[in-house]
Amino acid sequence: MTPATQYPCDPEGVCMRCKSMPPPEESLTCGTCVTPWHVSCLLSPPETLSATLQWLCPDCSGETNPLPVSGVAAGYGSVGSDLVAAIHSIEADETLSAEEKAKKKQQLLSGKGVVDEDDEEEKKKTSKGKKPIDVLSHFECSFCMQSLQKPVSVRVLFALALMLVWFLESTPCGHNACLKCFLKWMGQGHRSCGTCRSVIPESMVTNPRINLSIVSAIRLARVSEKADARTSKVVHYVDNEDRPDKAFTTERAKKTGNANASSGKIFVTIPRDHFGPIPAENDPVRNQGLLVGESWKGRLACRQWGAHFPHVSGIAGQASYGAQSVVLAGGYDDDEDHGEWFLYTGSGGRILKGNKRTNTVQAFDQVFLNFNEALRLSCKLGYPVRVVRSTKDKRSPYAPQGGLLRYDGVYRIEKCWRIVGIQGTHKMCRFLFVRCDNEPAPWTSDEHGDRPRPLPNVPELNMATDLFERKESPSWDFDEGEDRWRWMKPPPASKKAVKNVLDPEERKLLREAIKSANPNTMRARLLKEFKCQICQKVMTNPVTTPCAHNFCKACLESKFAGTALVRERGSGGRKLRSQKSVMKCPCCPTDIAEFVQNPQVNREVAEVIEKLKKQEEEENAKSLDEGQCSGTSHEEEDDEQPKKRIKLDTDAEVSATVVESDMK
DNA sequence: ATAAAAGTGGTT
DNA sequence: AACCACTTTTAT
Repeated sequence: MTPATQYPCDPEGVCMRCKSMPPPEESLTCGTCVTPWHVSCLLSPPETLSATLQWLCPDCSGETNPLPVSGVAAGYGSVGSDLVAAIHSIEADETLSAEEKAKKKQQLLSGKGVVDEDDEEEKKKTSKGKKPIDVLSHFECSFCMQSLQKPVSVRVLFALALMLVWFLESTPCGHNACLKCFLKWMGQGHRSCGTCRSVIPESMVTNPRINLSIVSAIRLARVSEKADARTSKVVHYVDNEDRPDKAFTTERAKKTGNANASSGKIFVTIPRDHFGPIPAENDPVRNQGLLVGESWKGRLACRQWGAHFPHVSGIAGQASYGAQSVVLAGGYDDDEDHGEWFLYTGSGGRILKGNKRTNTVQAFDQVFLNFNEALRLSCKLGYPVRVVRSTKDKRSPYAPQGGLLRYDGVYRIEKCWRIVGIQGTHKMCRFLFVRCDNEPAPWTSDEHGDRPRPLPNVPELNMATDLFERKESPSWDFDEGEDRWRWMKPPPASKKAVKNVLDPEERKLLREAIKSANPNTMRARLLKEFKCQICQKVMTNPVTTPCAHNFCKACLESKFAGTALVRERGSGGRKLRSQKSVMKCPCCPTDIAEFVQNPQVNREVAEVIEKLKKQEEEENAKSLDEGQCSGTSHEEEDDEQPKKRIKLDTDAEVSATVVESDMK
């Protein structure tokens, strides 16, 4: 079918075509994707020296692209999350023993039940008698063909015709690439997927983000290969969206956008000026400490779990003491994020008088005072600085997606200096952060944390003024013997009291709430699996469309109320042929007009919901026995309610939902 | 006491 | 997407 007999070298450096390990002089590395190839196995090896220097591999040059354009199918883009979901369901199955779970995971990961389309490549490999398909081969970079490093899922444009109007939408084309390979490809001016040639939208070019589902899947797969007990950590990392982080946001706060002003109690028992990781003993609610990869919906929750205390400022610190944490939220254009290291910009230099919080114009030079001096001090003493990344950072591929803030571990500030910023008018304080955490970063599939790494090359240092580098030995450093980062000098003694923390009763309530929000509980399954996609509540009289989407019967009917199946098309007295109305499924482009005429309740789904609700009621009754539930009597009048009233959203929502859907 | 701070939800 | 009103926490 195609003359596709060219293969690169595998990760071990063995040519996948001739199966030999080419000597260095016969190995040629692609200028785009840095994959090594065996020269004598190439169909058209470069002929001149300059051609050799700028050589692009067959995949990157696109000369002999063996893969047909496969149209737009939901491909690998969704594999990551599907696979993770499948792994979780195995984990959650209590009827299985540990070994059975491991076995099931192995089966799953060996390629069965994981998309079959797009697998020309796989077929070729197997037919050639190459290694059996394992999960990692599903996660190869489409440029370098090696295990994905910092995977990005390529999105491409496709045209969608709805009601005679064409929409340009973007969708994963099913091809994943290492961030590095993708950026190189883009840097060469390409604007199409290297594999399927579909056009890549500008948003993908300017803002590629690492696909954390794939990272999780790779990590889970590795864990599962070892069949050891590290899964819980990884699972936490995947599912932390389900925690009731907003538990302490008051109704009043939510109403008027005052959330930042209503920051509640702190869940961890560390002082505000605590440096470095937060250990389990300071986390009486969960007893696990602050974990790398945890994420929150807002600065409030981020503050409550101790990652970063100020809820507006990007820097936490004191000029005479040091800086404890920073947030990367793209507030300053000069920031430059490379994941394991980044260049951070100081604060200040802007006129923010009155309420001009949105002013981004630099009006004067930044100086090493206040927060900037705090950062410089942390640099001087080599303190660990907690780093939080926000979705708001639109330029960083490492930023989390979905309006979140994520704790990424501790970094050290190795150097700081000043240089005129991007706006070209005033000097900015600059800080070189390098990661030094014992846990792997959220975007790597590594199992281990950081090892000391050489400082990156920072070109702008040539033009820098006021350069400051640490002279003394760092307080937080890598212990070769213990193979981990630790305090080499005692951490600075806190100057502040631990305050505004939960009392024991509140802790208990929160612990309960977290337990309830655990994705394996009935409650969470109710919420997740049986939510009506229109009213977002657990379904009442569930109906399932031909396109397999679920809604409350009433919600669906009211959506199309007043739309007749057949429309008369008439002008004046003349009658034209009547036309069928198109009724688009609220979740997909499928026309469900016929279905809507007489939707039948899905009895099976309804029964499952009934069962789950009953179980949940029993659970609730039990927990009511154990401890007095806080008055979750909603309906507070919005004028004079106590400012810091505690409200457990999750509980309130769930019980309200159940009551409603209980009605016939 | 004062002003800065990489926020938040709602509205143009 | 830009603006706005509403606010708290923090450092000094």
